[in-house]
Amino acid sequence: MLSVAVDVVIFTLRNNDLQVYLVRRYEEGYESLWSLPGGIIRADEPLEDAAMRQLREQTTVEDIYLQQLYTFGAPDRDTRRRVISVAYFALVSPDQLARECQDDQNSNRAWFNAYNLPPLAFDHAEMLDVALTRLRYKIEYSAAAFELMPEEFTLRELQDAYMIILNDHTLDKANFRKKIREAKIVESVSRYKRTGGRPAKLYRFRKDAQLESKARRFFP
Amino acid sequence: MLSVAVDVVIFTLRNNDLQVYLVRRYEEGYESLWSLPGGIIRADEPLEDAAMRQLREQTTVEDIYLQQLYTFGAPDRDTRRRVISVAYFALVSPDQLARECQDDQNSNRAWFNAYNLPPLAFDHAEMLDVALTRLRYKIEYSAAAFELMPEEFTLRELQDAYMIILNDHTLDKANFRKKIREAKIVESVSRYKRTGGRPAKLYRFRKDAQLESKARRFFP
DNA sequence: TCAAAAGTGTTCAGCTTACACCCATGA
DNA sequence: TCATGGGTGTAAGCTGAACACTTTTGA
Repeated sequence: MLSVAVDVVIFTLRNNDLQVYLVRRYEEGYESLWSLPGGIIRADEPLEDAAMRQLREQTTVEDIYLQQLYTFGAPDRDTRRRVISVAYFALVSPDQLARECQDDQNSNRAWFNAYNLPPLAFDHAEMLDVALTRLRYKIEYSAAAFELMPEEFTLRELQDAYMIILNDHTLDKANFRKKIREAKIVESVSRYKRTGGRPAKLYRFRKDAQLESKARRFFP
Repeated sequence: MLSVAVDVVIFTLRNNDLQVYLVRRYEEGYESLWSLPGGIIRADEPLEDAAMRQLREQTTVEDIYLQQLYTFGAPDRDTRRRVISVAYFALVSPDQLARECQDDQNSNRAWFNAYNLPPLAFDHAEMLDVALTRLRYKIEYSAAAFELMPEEFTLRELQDAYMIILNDHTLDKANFRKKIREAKIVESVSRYKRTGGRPAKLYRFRKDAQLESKARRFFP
């Protein structure tokens, strides 16, 4: 019979690296492959709740930025039986996973560099592709990037986050800062972070900030 | 038991009007309400095929711009049993529905003004909302609007299409034309259309045109 | 006092916006 | 010849890219 599942692409930023959380599921046919955390939805469970449950059960993080991504329904995407999967994508800040979710590298769950993934089960490679495209897109016209930042951060760290996600390390410092300033999206906490040189001002995301900006249009 | 359906939001532009195709389904509990064309997917049918089948069966149009929109899965969205619905949205040009799909106003299928809809069954009003937002979004950074235009059109007609869809009738003629010219997205056929005044040049969409443009970004 | 990183100002090219103007047609 | 709608040019102001510069710290 047909069933409906959710799969969750969980991104985080750690060690100057865009990372994705993967689990190893021991099931017939897909034995040694990594896959996205996910599972069959319950009879009376809303889709988003099911995705949130996967997050809680598999990573112990809670209250996370979570959004529906796309629904994958090819009849043969799971060779055993038909499973329609609604993919979600989630953004987790390093703060949020501080205690749990350490790098159990030899266990059945681990964080992987999003640009250097192992072979994945089912159509999960495609899901990741869609998720990465969407993530890049979102940080350009919304404040989604802040979901991946710690509570307090320097502007350099924020710029690094953008460059890592966009995979483009050529952003101009001065122009980046000007944009951030004009968007009125962060506010300074009056503290500093030590670096190799002059200490950097710490900022935090403004709770009352305008979250989305209408992108300049193709046509007028 | 749980089942999976597709529902299709079909847009067209006719009579200076953005229109949506609706059908009346006689089923218990939802008797006199209009709803989006849709239905349960077949056991081995890909989602997009199911959506395309709805298009063919209910409207007799074929080979249409069709895209997945969003998946709706609230447990009570259909009070009779659980149905997860994958919504698609489709764009049809007036050319494509010339013969069939006339305005059978008193029948069980008809075109409605997208800005003035009757009460809809299930969560179809929400689907339409999402679809309209997406449509507006898409025509701003892609050439999706051309899917709603006839084979040949004047620049004024194209501008009207944009203004109707965006619900913003203040676009500047000169600037709109400049943008279209610079995007190299249309080419002139050497014919004219009669109007109230000076005849208007007819254009058609360039098959080799760049279909998407990277929108100017929020952050650099 | 020097390297390293934070942080700022200025210029120039290109784009957007607004608006004025000319052109071709039919009545 | 005038109303109607098609079609174009241009000045003013804003935005983004590039780059040079100053500031503050630790070694």
